[in-house]
Amino acid sequence: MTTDGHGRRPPRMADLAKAVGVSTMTVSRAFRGKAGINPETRARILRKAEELGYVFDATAASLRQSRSGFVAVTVPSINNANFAETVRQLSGELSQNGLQILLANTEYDPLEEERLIGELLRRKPEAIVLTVGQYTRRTRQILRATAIPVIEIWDLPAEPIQHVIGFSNAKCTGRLVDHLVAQGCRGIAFVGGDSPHDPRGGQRREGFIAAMRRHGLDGSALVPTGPAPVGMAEGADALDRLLALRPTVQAVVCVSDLVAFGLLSACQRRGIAVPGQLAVAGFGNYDIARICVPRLTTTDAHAGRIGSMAAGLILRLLKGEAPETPVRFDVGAELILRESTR
Amino acid sequence: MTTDGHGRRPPRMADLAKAVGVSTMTVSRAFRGKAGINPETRARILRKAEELGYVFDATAASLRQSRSGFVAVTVPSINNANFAETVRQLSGELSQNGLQILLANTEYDPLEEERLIGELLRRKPEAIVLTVGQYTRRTRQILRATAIPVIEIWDLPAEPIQHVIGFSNAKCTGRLVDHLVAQGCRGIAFVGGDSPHDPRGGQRREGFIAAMRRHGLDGSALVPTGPAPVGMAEGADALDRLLALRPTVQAVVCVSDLVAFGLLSACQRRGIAVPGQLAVAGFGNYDIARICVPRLTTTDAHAGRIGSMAAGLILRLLKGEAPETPVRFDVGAELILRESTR
DNA sequence: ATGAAAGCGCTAACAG
DNA sequence: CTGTTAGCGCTTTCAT
Repeated sequence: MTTDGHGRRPPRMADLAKAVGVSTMTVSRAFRGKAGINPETRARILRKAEELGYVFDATAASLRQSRSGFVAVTVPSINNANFAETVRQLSGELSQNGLQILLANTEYDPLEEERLIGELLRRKPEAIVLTVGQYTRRTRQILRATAIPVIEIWDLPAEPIQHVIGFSNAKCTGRLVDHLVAQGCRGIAFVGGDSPHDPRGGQRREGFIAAMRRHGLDGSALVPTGPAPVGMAEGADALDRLLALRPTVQAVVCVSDLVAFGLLSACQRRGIAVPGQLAVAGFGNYDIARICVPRLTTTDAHAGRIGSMAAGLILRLLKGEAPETPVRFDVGAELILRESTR
Repeated sequence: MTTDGHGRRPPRMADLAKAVGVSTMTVSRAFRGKAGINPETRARILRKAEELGYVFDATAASLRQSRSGFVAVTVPSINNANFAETVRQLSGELSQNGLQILLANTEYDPLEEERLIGELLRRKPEAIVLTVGQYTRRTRQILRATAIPVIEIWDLPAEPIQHVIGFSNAKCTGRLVDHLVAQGCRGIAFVGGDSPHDPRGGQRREGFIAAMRRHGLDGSALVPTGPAPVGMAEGADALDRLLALRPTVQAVVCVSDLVAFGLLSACQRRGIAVPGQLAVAGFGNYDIARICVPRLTTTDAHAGRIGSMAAGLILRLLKGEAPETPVRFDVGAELILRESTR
C-alpha cells in the first residue's frame, strides 16, 4: 500500500489539476510562465500547489521535451581557485537562463575523466564544457560522436574537438621569461610542469624552454614537482632542489601562483631576499599573488571571463544563433608585473 | 524531416535492440549489469552500442524508476577552498556509488538560495545537503515538507531541519581565545563575522565575545569586514582600522585564515612583528596557514571529513539502513597551534 | 534467459 | 484561454 486515499504519495500534476478543477495542460502552462493562461487561473493554481506541497517534476518534463536543461562541465579539480572561479561564472550565468550545471572532477586522471564524461552524457546535457585534459582515445571518440556542442576551455589545443575558449599557456609563460630577461636575469629556472596528466602545466614548461632558447639562454633548469594537483607545499619543497640544481639561479618561473607562494615562503624562512637575491614569478593571478609580500608577478588567465564566455557561447548555440564553423577564441591572458620580479 | 531512414536521429534502445535482434528488455539488462542475461548476448549488445554510438538515456530511466541518482548540494561559494574540499569528498564518494552531484552556489544570498533549492528539488534529488545558511521562512518550509533526507553541514544549528553534520563555530573560536589568554594576551580583537548572511562568521564572532567575557576581558574590539565572501583583501584592509580602534592590541582572531593572512601581510608591510608585537589566529586550516611565515594558528574544521561523513550518511539512508531519529553529529574541529601566536 | 504490454509524469500538437 | 490525445525512452511486471 504505497498510495492513494490519504497515503502520502507526493502529488503529481494531475492531482493538482483535479484539486483546482482544470486540466493538466493548464497547470503545465501555469508552471512554465507561458502566456496563454488567465492570470487568475494561474494564481489559483500556484496557490493550491503551495498548499498541496506540489513539486514540479523536471525529469518528466525533460523527457517529454527532449531538453534536459543541463550543461555538463569537467574540471581537473574544483579545489583550484582558478577553475572554481570559471565554474562559478559559468554556473551563475547559465542559472539565470534556466540551465543547471552538472559538474565532474576528473582529479587529473584520464580514465576517471572518461568514466565521468560517460556518466555526464547519459544525462543528456545540452552542451558539455571541458577543461582541456589528456583525453583517452575513447574519450576523444565519444566527444567527437556527440551531437551536442563541446567547448574546451583553459587552453588552445592543436586538435580541438569543436569549440575552444582559452589561451596559449606556452606563450604566456614565454612573455614572463621575456620580462625577466629584460630585467637582466640570465640564470632562470622553471618549477613544475612535469605532472603527467596536466596539459597546461606541461605547456607552461614547454613555453619556458622555448623562450629561453629564443633568448639564447640555458633552459634546462627544470625542477619537477610531481603529479598534479601541485600546490603551496610542493612549491616550498622545491626550493632546496632548485638551489642544489642551480646555486647561482637569479630568477624562477613557477607553474602556478600557489607554487610560487610556497617557494617565496621557503625563501623567507631561509633569508633569501625576493626579488633581491631571487626573482619569483607565478601563474594564474590568484588572490594570494596580490596580497603576499612581495606581491607576485604573474599571468592573469581571466578565469571568470572564460566561464562567462563559455556561458555566452552556449546560450547562443542553443538559440541557434551561432556560427557554423567552430569557435576558437583566445581570451588572451595578461602579464601582471609586481614586486617579486623587480 | 527530423528522422528515420538515415536522418541522423540518435539511436534509442529500441534501435539497438533491433540491430542486435533482441528485445529492449534484454538491452536494458545488458546496460544495468544485472544478472539474468547471457554474457555473450550482453557482449554483443555492448559492442553494437559502441558501433551505433548509442548513449543510454538516464532521464528516461530516472522517470520510470522514480530514482534520479542525484544528490543536491548547496554551498555559499564554491570558490572557498574549505567548501570546495567538502564538495570534492562528497562528490567523489557518491560518484563511486552511482550518484551524481547537483551543485548550487548561493553566493551568501538567502533569496538566491531559496530559488536554487527550488530548482534543485524539481530535479527530484534523492537527498539534499545544505551548507547551513540563513534560510528564508519559505526555504525552511520547503525543506521541512520534502520527503527526501536533508543534511545540514558545517554548523550545529539550534533548530535543525533533519540531519546535521557539523561543529560549533562558536566553541572553536572560544578555544582559540583560551589559548591566547593562556599565552598572556589581554587585549584581543576579532576581525570579521559581521557579514549579514554568513551564520558561521557570526557565530565565530559570538564565540569570541562570549569567551572574552568568560575570561573577564573586554570583548568589544570588533573589526568589521563587510558582506561575505570575505577574503585576503579584506584582511589586509582591516589592519589600519584595527590599530585605530585598539592601538595597544596584543592579539587578533580572524574569521578565517584568508583574512588572517591578509592581515599578516599588512603587518609585514608595516613592519609589525608577528607574533612579537601582534599575535594572529585564523580559522579553517587552509593550505596557506601551514605555508605562510609565520605559520598560522588556526582551527581545522575537517572540511573533507564533513563531506565523507555526509556521503556515508546518505548512502546508509538510501539503503534504508539508517536510524529513525535524525542524526546530529559533531565532527569536532581541532585547534592547531602554530608560530603566529607564540 | 528473454519478451510483451503497460506506464513513470509531463507536454507537443492539435482542437475548440 | 483551455482541453484531449498521444507519446518522450526507458523499466516494471508478468509471462514463457
